[in-house]
Amino acid sequence: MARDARAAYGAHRMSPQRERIVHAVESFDGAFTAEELAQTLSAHPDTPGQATVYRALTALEESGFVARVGERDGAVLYARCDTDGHHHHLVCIGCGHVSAVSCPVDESVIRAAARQRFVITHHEVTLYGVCRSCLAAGWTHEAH
Amino acid sequence: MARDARAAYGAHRMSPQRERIVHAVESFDGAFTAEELAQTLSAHPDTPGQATVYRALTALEESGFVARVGERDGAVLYARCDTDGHHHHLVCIGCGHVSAVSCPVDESVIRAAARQRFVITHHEVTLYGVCRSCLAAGWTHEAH
DNA sequence: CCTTAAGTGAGAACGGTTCTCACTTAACGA
DNA sequence: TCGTTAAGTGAGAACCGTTCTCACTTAAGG
Ligand SMILES: [Mn+2]
Ligand SMILES: [Mn+2]
Ligand SMILES: [Zn+2]
Ligand SMILES: [Zn+2]
Repeated sequence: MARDARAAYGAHRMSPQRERIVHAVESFDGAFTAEELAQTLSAHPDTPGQATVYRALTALEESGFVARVGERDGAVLYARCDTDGHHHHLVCIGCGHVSAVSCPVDESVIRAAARQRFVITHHEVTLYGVCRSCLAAGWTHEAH
Repeated sequence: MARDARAAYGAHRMSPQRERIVHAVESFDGAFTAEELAQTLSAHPDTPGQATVYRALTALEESGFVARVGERDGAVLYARCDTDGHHHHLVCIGCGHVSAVSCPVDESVIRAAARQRFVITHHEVTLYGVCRSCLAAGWTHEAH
């Protein structure tokens, strides 16, 4: 029961299942769905149940250990988030590789909103593109 | 069969159902779900079927007549989009009122991505806040 | 008109996610 | 080291927004 996995769940309890889930999350290079995470976990005995995987993802998102970075085929895409401070994500539409980017929502945007009598509470920003290795592999937008 | 509704569907055919759907969309001040749209339509006889409403929304989104502006209770939130050119949306979390905002993703963000060997293809930006009338009505984030 | 590809809709199916509930257990204090 | 208890687990069912099926209707171009 590694102590480092403990922190990933914030105030939540630790369990052997959650320990394995954290490690499985760390085994991904980039974005993954709940189903893919469960699939990875099923390679070992004592596979955590489906409900446990979903509950763990919710807890991991609350603590900031993972973040939602889009969706694929109707399923939420998650990714490990190890960058501190407010930022957003750049997701490769070829392989799912995720990179952190600084927030583009600056004072001028806030002021533009204020001009429309809005007080901004939060925002969502996600950038999509093609990473270096996918470009090198000849990835094309048309071939999905 | 108004000619103006025709354009909202791009290359798609017009039908009495789609005509009514366009008008129902225009009756909303801000964001709405497919269900709410269908609910509005059901006030009159010859209510378009559920499948027709979903298909119309897909067509209206393709043509740019509406845009997705978030989700509520697992359902996609749409809003009329009458602004030309590339822009994003500012949604009131109190009443759903939607306002257009200019895109904050500028050259510096593109360059930051390029520094990480990424070529950006597209992006999603949505701002959330509280509009003037909701502020005046004492809307608080805590009370949802 | 004629032809035909597109649209319609009642109902079934789909599928990601959440819920139920009996059972187990991590965490904490005595 | 225990006892207590709120939290976690998981098989299976339920949920529910959305999509599909398929027989029928119709908009639109020639
Ligand atoms: Mn991150
Ligand atoms: Mn718009
Ligand atoms: Zn890639
Ligand atoms: Zn408002």
